[in-house]
Amino acid sequence: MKSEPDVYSIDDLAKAKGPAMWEGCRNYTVRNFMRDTMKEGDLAFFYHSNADPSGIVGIMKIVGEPYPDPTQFDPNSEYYDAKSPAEQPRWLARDVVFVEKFSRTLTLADLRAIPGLEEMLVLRRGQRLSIMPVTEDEWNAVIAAAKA
DNA sequence: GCCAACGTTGGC
DNA sequence: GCCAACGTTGGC
Repeated sequence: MKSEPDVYSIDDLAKAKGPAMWEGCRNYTVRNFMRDTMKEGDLAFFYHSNADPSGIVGIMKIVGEPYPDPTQFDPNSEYYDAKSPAEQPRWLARDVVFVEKFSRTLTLADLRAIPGLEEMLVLRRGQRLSIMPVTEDEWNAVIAAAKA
């Protein structure tokens, strides 16, 4: 799950001392991942995008079920969507809790050097989704590199 | 700041 | 429903 650290970083999440709302996703593929693929209790990598350097910085956990993203109905929010029907909201949010911050950032270059991550979606050229599934093998390979 | 990639919009 | 134009993402 990607976030720009200038907007919301893993340190912000660590300081939250409880669930934080992952909101603002305005892409249908990402919405569907949040709705259908992510399950309560799943672990997720926290990825800093548009960062120096960009990369995986830690782990968080999904808590609870998906629910309508309140920012879509807030005219003062940058995520406001005037065309989202109140009775059938377009956009979802999920809650996450901090689990762990890695001792170092696994940069894109680091990740590309790890055997077994050749097909990892986040490394694919041109892919821009802010949430992507990770296979179990990929997960284990990243964890092993983070602990090395 | 550039630009590749790709999602979205809207005219037809 | 096609597709060109436009907007956004995000690495570099």
